[in-house]
Amino acid sequence: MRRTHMAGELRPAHAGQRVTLAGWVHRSRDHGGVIFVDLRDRAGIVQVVFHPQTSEEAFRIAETLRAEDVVYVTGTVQMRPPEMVNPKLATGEVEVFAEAVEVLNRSRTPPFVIRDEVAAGEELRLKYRYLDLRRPRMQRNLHLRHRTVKFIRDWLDARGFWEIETPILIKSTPEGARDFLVPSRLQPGKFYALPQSPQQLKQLLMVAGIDRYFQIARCFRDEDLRGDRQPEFTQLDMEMAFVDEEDVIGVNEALMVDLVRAVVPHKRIQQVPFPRLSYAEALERYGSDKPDLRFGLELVDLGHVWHQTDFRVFRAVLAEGGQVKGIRAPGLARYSRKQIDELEKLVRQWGAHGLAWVKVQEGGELQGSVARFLADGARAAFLEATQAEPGDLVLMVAGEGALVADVLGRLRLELGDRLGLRDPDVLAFAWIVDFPLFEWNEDEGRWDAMHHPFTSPKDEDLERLETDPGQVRAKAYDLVANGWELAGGSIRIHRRDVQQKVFELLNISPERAQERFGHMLEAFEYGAPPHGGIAWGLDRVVMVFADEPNIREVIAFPKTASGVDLMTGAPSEVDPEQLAELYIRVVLPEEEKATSEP
RNA sequence: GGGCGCGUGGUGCAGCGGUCAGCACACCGGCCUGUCAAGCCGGAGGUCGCGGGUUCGAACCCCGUCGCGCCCGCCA
Repeated sequence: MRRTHMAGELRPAHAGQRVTLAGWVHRSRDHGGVIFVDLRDRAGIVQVVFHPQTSEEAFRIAETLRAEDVVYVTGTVQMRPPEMVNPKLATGEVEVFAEAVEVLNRSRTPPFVIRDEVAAGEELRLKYRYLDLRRPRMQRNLHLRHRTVKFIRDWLDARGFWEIETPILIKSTPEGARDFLVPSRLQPGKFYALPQSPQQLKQLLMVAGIDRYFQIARCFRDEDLRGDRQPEFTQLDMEMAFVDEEDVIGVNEALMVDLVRAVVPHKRIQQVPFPRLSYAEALERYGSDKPDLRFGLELVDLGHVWHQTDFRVFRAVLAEGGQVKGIRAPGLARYSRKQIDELEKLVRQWGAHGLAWVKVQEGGELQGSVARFLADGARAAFLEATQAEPGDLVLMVAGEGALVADVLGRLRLELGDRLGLRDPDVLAFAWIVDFPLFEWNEDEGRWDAMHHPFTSPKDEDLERLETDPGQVRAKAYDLVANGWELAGGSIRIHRRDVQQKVFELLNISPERAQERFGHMLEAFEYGAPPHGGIAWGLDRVVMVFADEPNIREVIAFPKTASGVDLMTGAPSEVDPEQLAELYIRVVLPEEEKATSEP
């Protein structure tokens, strides 16, 4: 290889050395008598100086260089004069005086300029993803992701975990998310499914005596996309035998702490050991099961306050068993009517009927949409409950409990943003525990598994399976940070009688259980050890580490919100012969047929 | 499936019923020996996403449609 150094690695220590660099022309500045070319490679950017006195030939070639041309440059590293140091570049103290340059490949003018500050639209970036990925920020993200995965592998290896690959073509078990299906040519009319996660397989590995397993596992879910959801994504999947909740939590907390210190040392973990919140407490205090604990602004129950007022709207909600809760926004009494209307528009979008507000004026006087109802005792109770002080704004929402929590939880994040309380350099991890095992499915009139059907109930709640399923708590835990759910897992059921009872409650008949999970149930009859595990949403973890607003920024080739890969054009139609081999016929709805031709 | 926003030279935006559709950057040519978002001079480049409608007249208003983003539903 002719390259001797990476462009971005050159430092004063290299001064005087003759180096050969390889990379892309980032930018060039032609001054007529001297030409500066910023040469970019994976490691960074260095300034190359073309001077006719150094090499007439190289100078002539440099005159023709354009952005993104690929070149070899040979020259001597020299210290820059002090007044010409560029503090914006890591290599800014040196420059390379070019003695020879070879053009390896010319580039067409790229559709957008390759640099971090550029405001190219995401659509264009995704179409030319290979150019987008040349941007230093994107390379930083991919490198961060690499270092994260590498650290995890080494860390788990050192603690006796084996990395085991599980199949991508598996059996469809239509619980939970919609499966991606793959037709079988050898078994006409039958289909594989792509794994939503290696859940069942890792449990079977525990039955197999593997004891400690992990995998950086690609997972697939055919559901609509979001900023934090792609149809294919990556989990750090983990399972351990002979463990309880504390064991899994302990290993993962230690891994996360070490990982943060290794790959994002500039970030401060707010609290170690990670605080733990019950699911109920999280919803109660933060209106979310993945609260952002970097700031307070906790939800306050104001039912008892409004109960003693004449405000019919809130009293009616309370009479129907609903809630009235509020958030104290410190200092926001300065908000104009327009700004509050803006917030009201948001909460309506989230499903609230309206937003009530009260400002505490400097004199202690209350002002606002519902202030006139807060007299005497109610006024005192309001101030006592909210702890509101002059200059504060209290925002309130009334309605059904879950809705109030959800709306105020979102409003809390909005206020956190507006008040600048979400410091990106702080990681506020927390474990959310004591999840309900089931949640009531209104539409189907039955219980659904909140986590998945193999999640173990808490030992002390076993009796309630018969009497009060809604009160049964699960041996389940989520790891959250800064408002994101980063991981979730549970201890699994290993007792046949308990599993049977759970299937009963989930309205899964023995026949259906046999059909769907027969292999699991049978396996559990051959000496299944107690076991449990967890899965990290690796894309989200890296996204948070990288301070990116969505996981597309930490995935090399992501898909758009409609599941399209703009670079390759996937998904696409296929040859009729391919379909015929698979015994598949495409039947489009009538209206789509009419417009399907481009 | 539903709601909201956006779509205008290569890129990012302005224009939101009436001269020839502007600006910045990029691009092309010229000048220039210390720039690093180089500078100066000159130039080229647009059927305003697509289709239909309203109007004397549409980038602009209306309807439909496509694409992208955000949100709801969905995501055990």
